[in-house]
Order: sequence, then C-alpha cells, then structure tokens
Amino acid sequence: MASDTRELLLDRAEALFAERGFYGASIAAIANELGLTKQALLHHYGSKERLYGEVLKRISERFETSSTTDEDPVSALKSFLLRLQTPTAGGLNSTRVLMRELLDNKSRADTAGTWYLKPFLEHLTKMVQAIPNWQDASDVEAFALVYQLLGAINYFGISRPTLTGIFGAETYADIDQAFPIQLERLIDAAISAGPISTA
Amino acid sequence: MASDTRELLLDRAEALFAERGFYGASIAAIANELGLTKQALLHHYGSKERLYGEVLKRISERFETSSTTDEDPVSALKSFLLRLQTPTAGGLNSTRVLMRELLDNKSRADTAGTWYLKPFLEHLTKMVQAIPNWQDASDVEAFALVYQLLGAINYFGISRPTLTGIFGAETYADIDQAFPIQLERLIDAAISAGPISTA
DNA sequence: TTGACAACTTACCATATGGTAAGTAGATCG
DNA sequence: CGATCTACTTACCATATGGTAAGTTGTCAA
Repeated sequence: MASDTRELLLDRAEALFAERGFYGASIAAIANELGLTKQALLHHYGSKERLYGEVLKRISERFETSSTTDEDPVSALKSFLLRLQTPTAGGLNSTRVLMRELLDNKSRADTAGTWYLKPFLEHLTKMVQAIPNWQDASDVEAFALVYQLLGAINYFGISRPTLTGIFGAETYADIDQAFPIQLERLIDAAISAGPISTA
Repeated sequence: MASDTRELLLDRAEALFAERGFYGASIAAIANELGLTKQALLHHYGSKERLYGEVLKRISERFETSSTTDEDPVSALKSFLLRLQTPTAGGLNSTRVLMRELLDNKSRADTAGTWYLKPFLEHLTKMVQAIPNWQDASDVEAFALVYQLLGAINYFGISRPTLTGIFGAETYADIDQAFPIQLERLIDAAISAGPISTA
C-alpha cells in the first residue's frame, strides 16, 4: 500500500474517530468513506483497535516533530500554544480525538494515547520554567499553569459547533477572532504574575 | 415509579454516559447496573435517546439552580468557577457528559444539551462585566475570558485518570492540590489585566 | 514460467444493539 | 367485583457490528 494512500486513509479515519468517537465510528463507515470494503480495511489493519492505535500513533508523532526553536521563551510558549488551535494539518481533529481519549480513559490499545503525552507535557513545563521569573517555579506549579492554558485552548477548539449553535455564526466569528488575542493576554497576565512560590 | 428511584436511575445512567459516551453505553448495560431488564428500562423511557435527553435535562436544571448570591463580583466568579470542579453532586460526571456533548455536536435529542448552556454562559459573562475594571469590556471579550477559564477547569476535570497514568498517583495528588490555587492566581491575573479595549 | 506476495472479494458468522408486541402480576379505585 | 393502571416479563426481530476463512486477481522478481 502506497505511503500517501495510507496517509489519506488515516486522515479520514482520524476525522471519523474525531467526529463520532471510537464506538461511534464503525470500520464499515470508515472503509466506505474511502471506497473500500470493510474487509479490505480489515485486511490492512488487523482490527479496529489496531487502526485506532495507528491513528493515535500518528498524532503523537506529529506532536513530537512540532518542536519550537524560538528565541524568546515567552514567545516560544505563546506560539507553541497558539499553533495547537490552528485548523491546519488536521490539528482540530487531533484535539478532538485526544479529548475523547481523555474522557474514555480506558486502557485502549495499551493507553497508546497517553504515553506520548508525557514528553509533550514535560516539554511544555520546561518551556515555562525557561521564562525568567518562572525559573524557581516547581514542576507542579509550572505544569498546573501549562495545563490550564492547554485546557483553555483545547476546550475552545472543540466548541465551535456548539457555540455557533448558541450564538449564531456571526457572533461566533467575532469570538473566534477575539479568542487568540484574549488568550495571549491571559498568558501574559499569568506569566507576569509569576509562580506561587515567589508570590 | 418513585421519584428517588428515578433519581438513582438517572444517576447511574449519567455515570455510564459519562464513562462510555452515548454510543458506548448500551441500554442493556445501564439497566443491568440497576437490576432491571433492558425492556423494563425501555418501558419507563421510550427510547435510549429519550433517556439520554432526560439525563441532559437534569444536568441543565442542576446548573440553573446553582446561582451565586455572593457580594464581591470577583470572589463570586471565583467561587462559581471553582465549584464546577468539585466532585460533589455528580459534578464530575456532568462535566464529562457535557464535554462529550461538545465533541459530538450532533443535533441529538434536539440539541437538548446546548440550549441550556446559553443562560449559563451569559450569566458568567455578566459576572465578569460586573467586575469594576471589566465594566467596559465587550460581550465578546468578557465571554472569551470566561470560556478560557471554563476550559482550564473542565479540561483538568476530565484528565485525572490520564494524568495519574502518566505521572503516578502521588504526583497527581500534588497537582490536584496545586491546581485550584494556581487557577485562582490565573483568574486574578487575567482580571487585573483588564479587557483589551482598555489596554 | 512459475511462485510468492499484496490487495483485495465473496461468503459467512456470532454477538450485540435498539426496539416492538403481547401478555401477566399486583395495586388502586369506583 | 370488575376495570384500569403501573411495572414489569417473555418472546421476538431486523439490523449493525467486529471479525474469520477461503478464494481471486494482478504484479513482479528469480
């Protein structure tokens, strides 16, 4: 199977898992979307779990390769976080799949979704500790901050359909535009406040 | 059917929907957990969707009755937000169910999960605009802030199993303890920074 | 030319799922 | 006493689901 065909297949699978979740996305539906039969899909990936594992693995690899080589630690953190929200490169689907993974918490495919998270989170934590007035922050403090920011971004990332439904498309567009600006302000405010230990 | 039996039933249903999602939680499984047969459950709630709708409705009602009559707008906002995270009164299950609802975004049970959110979000937005230096903030600005804080809280709320898996139980306990403190700091920092318009 | 391999297809299958139809035991009420 | 209602149970059922087994077709290298 060609490498780019495989990529395309995983793209569609990821989209479907993002949309309907592990249980909601049947292999027949995924195969159908690619003009394959269910059995052809099963031929390539032995089982649904394996396919799902493949999707998670790819997300994890994508994260690992998105390292920032920025100069200023503050802007490095900012750009890193803001980039998570961008719809390019299937970022939105990844967010949704991972959020579902958080919710399910079942040891699925041997927690393939969580092992990768560790280096990612540690990396982010270290980025915070690279900021001058956060150098004395404990791991836990820096992590708590980072996780709150992650939550702010990812929660908003999955909310578009609902917020559009509630407030209408025009208002949502306004919110969507204001969001990154407000987020940057939030990050700035949190950073200059410094960690608790030095409060 | 007795009112408290009904409550108990919905408690269990909510827990199962929180754990496995709409597709993952079969009516047979829910019924089983209550010592009922699948058909007995179906007798009470005509269909799975209707049962799910009932669960969402109850969550919505629970939210509406949790109004804050605090004095200081800042501490009112803080206590409101922090209370969302408390595991009491099935708060954690509600969070998970609603997060899944955000993810699925399907018009399920006529978007029963989202209509309630509007007053809730508007209430929170107004709480921000009640804060002295946020009085001139636009609706969108105040909303963006509130939604970021909501995201920070709820994202953490669903992450316990995963974070425990990654960092171990002891480290998680540390994080869990530090989280509300750091969150309060984040709220304070964001509030004193003020809205963008007056920046 | 042949043999191996990949990429399927056709044909099944056990189980689970949501749901219906019809009947039954017990309480309540006129 | 009989009627009605609630809370079920038993008996089904169509469909979907994940998965297996065996055969088929095309490619390509030895």
